[in-house]
Amino acid sequence: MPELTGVQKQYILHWGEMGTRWGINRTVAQIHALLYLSPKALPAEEIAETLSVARSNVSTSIRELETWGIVRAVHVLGDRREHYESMKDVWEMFRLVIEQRKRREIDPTREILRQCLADLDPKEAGADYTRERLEAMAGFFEAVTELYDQMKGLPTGMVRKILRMGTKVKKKAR
Amino acid sequence: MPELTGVQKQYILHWGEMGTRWGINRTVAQIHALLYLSPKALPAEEIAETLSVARSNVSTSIRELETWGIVRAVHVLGDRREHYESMKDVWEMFRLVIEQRKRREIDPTREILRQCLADLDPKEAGADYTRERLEAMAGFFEAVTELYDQMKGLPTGMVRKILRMGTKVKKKAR
DNA sequence: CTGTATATTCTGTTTGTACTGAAAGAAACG
DNA sequence: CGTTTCTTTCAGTACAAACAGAATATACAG
Repeated sequence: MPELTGVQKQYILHWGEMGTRWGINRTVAQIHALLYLSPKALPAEEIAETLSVARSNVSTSIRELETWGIVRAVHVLGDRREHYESMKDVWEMFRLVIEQRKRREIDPTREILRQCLADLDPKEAGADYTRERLEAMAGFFEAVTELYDQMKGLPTGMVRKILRMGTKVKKKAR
Repeated sequence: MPELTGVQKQYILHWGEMGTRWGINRTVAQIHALLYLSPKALPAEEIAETLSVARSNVSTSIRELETWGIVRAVHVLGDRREHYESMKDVWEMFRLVIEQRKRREIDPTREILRQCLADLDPKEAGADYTRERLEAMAGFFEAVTELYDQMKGLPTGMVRKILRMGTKVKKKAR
């Protein structure tokens, strides 16, 4: 992947942009896009050149992608450098990302909500109302967690099957 | 909601933090948290004081929340100021946010992917591989869209029902 | 052991977003 | 119609995140 074609550029740029909107570093996202499109693993040096970013920046970003579990280092015979490749299974990739975001953000939020509910002083003015709101929010996050637990481990094709059942249920319901 | 209790502070701070991680402005998220907890609509002035941010900042942030459709202005008799209140239905709130993020981010991504696939020059080196990858990605986004379309409009309780069916399907499958 | 290639860490610098305060603009009131 | 009250817009500032490049560390070859 020495020089990028127009299409590749477009995809990489857009992916970087998407990243920023979801709180993911632009360069991290771009590198991922590049590796995703690349048929072979790439050394950091080449990534840096292709995307015109500093070698050090690539190093940091790759590490980030490795912690997400969607990029890994592979070794090429006769080359001392590490080569990096992206996971190619899109569903699995997003599953991993979602799993981690759940762990990093949803779970702590549930924890905070529980904490808040525990800390609520019933003598405080308006405590009832606050409790009501916090409980509604907590309920939502519990449901989302439940949903996640159900979904995880479902093979890809299964999701669609369930969706179709959903349609039926909906129709029956009205 | 003149002075905040400890619990309220904790919730608002955490919510602001969550916002930043999902690409939503901290102040915007904090204001939403405040309004969500508030039993009555609040004037901008009071929001600014409570959160210690500039009045103008509140103005901008409120507008943002209004475009999401989860906060609206209401009028209080004998008060010329606008008062703002948050939607209280958590499910509906998230539905609105997801709907808009889909429109702003998922839909354009689908469009770009289609564009890329259309622009792919089969004569270009490695075009086959690129196509393969882009199509996999496009397929994922189509599925997500389908999923969204199915979900939207489902009454809150229905989601759980479907989840339970999902469990059954899963069990049958193995 | 020494020299070279590669990777990582660290330190300023840059950049972009968020924010403030001032000024302009509306709306309500007397 | 002028004054007051409130809201929005705008221009500059502050701040945090991202980044480049240098310095350092690590691995390897001869």
